[in-house]
Amino acid sequence: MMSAHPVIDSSIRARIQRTPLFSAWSEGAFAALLEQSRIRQLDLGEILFHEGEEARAFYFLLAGEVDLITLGAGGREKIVEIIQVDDLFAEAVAFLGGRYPVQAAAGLASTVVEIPFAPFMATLQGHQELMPQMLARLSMRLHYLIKELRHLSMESANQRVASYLLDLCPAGGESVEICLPAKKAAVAARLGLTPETFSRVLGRLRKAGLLRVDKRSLHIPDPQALRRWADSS
Amino acid sequence: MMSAHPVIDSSIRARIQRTPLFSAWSEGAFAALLEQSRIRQLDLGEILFHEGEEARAFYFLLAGEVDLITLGAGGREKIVEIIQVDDLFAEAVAFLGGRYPVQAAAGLASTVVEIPFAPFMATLQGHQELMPQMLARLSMRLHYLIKELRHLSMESANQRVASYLLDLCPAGGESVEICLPAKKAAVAARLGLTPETFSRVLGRLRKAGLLRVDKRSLHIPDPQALRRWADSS
DNA sequence: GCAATTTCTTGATCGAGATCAAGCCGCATC
DNA sequence: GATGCGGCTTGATCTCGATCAAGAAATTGC
Repeated sequence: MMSAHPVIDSSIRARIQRTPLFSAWSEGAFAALLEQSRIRQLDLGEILFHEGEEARAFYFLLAGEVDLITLGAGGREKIVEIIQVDDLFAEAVAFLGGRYPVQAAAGLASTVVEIPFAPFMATLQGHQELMPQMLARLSMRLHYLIKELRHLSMESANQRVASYLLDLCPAGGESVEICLPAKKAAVAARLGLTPETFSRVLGRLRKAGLLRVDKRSLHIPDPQALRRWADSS
Repeated sequence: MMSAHPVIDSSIRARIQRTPLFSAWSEGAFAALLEQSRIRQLDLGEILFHEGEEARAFYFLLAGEVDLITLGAGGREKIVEIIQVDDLFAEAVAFLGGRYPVQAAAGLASTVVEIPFAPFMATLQGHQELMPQMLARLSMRLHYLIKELRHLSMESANQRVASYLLDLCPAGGESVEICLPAKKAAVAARLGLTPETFSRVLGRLRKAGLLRVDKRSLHIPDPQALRRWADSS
């Protein structure tokens, strides 16, 4: 990658502005903010920010994959969320006392847009009509975490895997084809499981005829049946 | 309890206004909001609102204890938070799509002030300078949940109990006397443990000389030592 | 193409915490 | 003081998922 100054071109601009957080921003304010932003390339495994580090910016994922991770005693780590392309992340940190509450590491070679908090917050203060969007964003994260808490504390490995797969399914009817968003070990960590257990659950589902696995793509012949199986696990 | 119309008197007003959420409110707006609020008595075990129910109001706990609970398959339940006297709760629900994400049940006979969302939100929209307080509140909840997630997914029963007890300790030095905020079974549920396991951990701590237990009051001769014990569990 | 590394699967064992089952203590009511 | 009940403790067993240990399959490098 030798483009010395990767540029935020209009197609990237459009992708960022499509996020709910920015959809209500005026052209001028948005352009001024991106003026102060820059593109960063991340190698596989590279750490974008550490837990507890002073937070100066939030990010938009252009390509690749970023994992948000909390660290426990003895190197233990739990993936809180696997960020996908075209997602904003860490924007809620603006109001969280200036420190990142989790670590962000690239799960693949990745590209992000780094958007500094200072001008973002300044614009927000000058345009309080933009705050409801921010509140909505924080609320979504709250919802997500409450759901996670429920899954972690009250569901078995079988149920967690099944719920996760069902969440990946498009809403509609039957015979869905889905694709895991990351390598299986990362998905396992996201679910609070070891790779071994994750593999075994997938095996169980395969033997029960509820799932066909090929590499990272999964075929679910009957999501309803999967739901029932989860409920009775 | 035969006071037919329990009244929100000035001492109660003062208690509510001391919360960060309302400290910046004008006298007039605040008085108008309380005009539309009312006091409710709850029996032990009474459910204030259900998970998924349409959210019309949030609450301030005057007396007693309220537990926020998520329900899992098969009657399993996890206490997300034990609300204490003088706490606001469910206020974040205002931005959460109109449904309560958890259930609230009285852990003791309790008294709450029920504050309806409609006038609250109307005032907020008319006075956007009050929104930063709301953002700060949501951020605190986010922080809390991220911490909970870490505890649940990466710590042993020993560590969870120890962290919890240390959180209850006043900041300072040594030989602390603390009091459990609820009956032990509720604390256990809050920690994602069975009462039996909680009791056993307390027993372990007692035998290790790190804790003296008397009913609900606990004496911790050396918090530092407790911290060390947790880290090496 | 073949070796080397990484990813995934499968099997055997282990352990923390849940569950099941008594028993104990404090406290109320009569 | 007996009786009953709720809250807590203690003990025995069971279960799920982690851990340890190989091996198979896919990817990468030369």
